[in-house]
Amino acid sequence: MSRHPKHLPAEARREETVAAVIDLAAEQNPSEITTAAIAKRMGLTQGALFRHFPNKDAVLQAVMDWVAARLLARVEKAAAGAPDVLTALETMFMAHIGFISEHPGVPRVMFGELQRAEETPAKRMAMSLIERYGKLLRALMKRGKENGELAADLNTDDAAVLFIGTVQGLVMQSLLAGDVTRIRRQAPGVFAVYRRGIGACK
Amino acid sequence: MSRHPKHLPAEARREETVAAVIDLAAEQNPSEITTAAIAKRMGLTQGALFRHFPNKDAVLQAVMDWVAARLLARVEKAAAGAPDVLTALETMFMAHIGFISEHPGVPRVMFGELQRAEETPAKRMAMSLIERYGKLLRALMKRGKENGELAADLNTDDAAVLFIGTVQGLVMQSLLAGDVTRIRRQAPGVFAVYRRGIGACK
DNA sequence: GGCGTAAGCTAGTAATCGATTACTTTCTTT
DNA sequence: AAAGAAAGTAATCGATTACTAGCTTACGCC
Repeated sequence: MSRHPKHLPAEARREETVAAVIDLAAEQNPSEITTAAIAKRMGLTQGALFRHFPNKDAVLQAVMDWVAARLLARVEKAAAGAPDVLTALETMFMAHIGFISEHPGVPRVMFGELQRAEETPAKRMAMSLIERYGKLLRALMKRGKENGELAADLNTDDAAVLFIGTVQGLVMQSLLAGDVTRIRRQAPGVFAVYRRGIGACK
Repeated sequence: MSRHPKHLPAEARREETVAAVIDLAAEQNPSEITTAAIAKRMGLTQGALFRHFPNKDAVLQAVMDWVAARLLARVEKAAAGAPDVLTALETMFMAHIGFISEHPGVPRVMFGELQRAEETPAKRMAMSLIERYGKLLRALMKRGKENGELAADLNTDDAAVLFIGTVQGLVMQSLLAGDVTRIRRQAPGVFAVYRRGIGACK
């Protein structure tokens, strides 16, 4: 077994491909990522990519699959280990922010996919991810209202939209500044404002 | 003077072009809008477009110019006519939402421009628009803090980021639902949550 | 009414994209 | 060790892109 095998098994290449796409998305418009660019980053020729994927959209599907599994696992785990709803939301938020600052290409791929006109499988996966995310948030907030942690008159639909918007606002800010580390630094402050928005007024 | 002149003056065509791009952006990924598609919507051939613009980026520049002028004028006017800071922020917000629901392609063009890797003039215009927008917000909020309308410990930078994120969250929600009218309906509720987040606790 | 120019059309260009083909190399398996 | 499958390369395909050249039409002006 050589230490640098020139032929890797399919599964390893698929993960490598996902990493390459997310990597590239951090630097350029996701919809302008070419199969040639992906292959180049992997040290392959463009044609070799199609040994592992039937077409380009299948690549994006694999990316969305990876993102959905990782992000949801991380966020759900963060929420599960919290003693109350408010800290659950906060650790969820920070887990999300942590994920994004580790993989700055992720929110861009997601948004790029949602902007698509055609209903590709990859787009549907992006939609279902956010839908599940929202469902998790609304369930959590419903509990918070019931035990008095959150404002009794809070609309959980609106609060969930704003939660996701809070993340989006930070992402947009980092796009403006061209500085990814800024997200992490500014996240606690921005969440504090959000937190007061949903919390019970004492 | 015929009622349907086949040759229009340059200035009229430029405005028509901007409208066509924003129109198309409401239906498809802005970065995938081709010069052929723009021309087709205007009832022209693709080549004719280049009688009015030296290249494609100049078209996008014209779009950004139009957006910046219209949006800022509307938002600033809304803020100016308000009796206090909190209602100024609210009318600003609703003016912004109104603008977006009239022109759903606008936030998509904006975000698409920000995602660009190359520092095109159009991207710089998008960046300066948001920067001016943020400056307006921070100045307004500083006043609000001073006269006790807003929480004394509020960080205006964070609050401004969240304001823009609030809009973004609504836009993303409309992308998910594929329903533009939803933005307008959900906007007041989402802003109410934001408002409590920045307001003084009574 | 004719003349110049602005604005349009047709028909191209080179470049780039995703995808395919024909062939070669490498790994696994018996 | 031979064979076959898996994974790679190089070259090329057709389609699409932004942009241009050459010619024609329509409009404003005197």
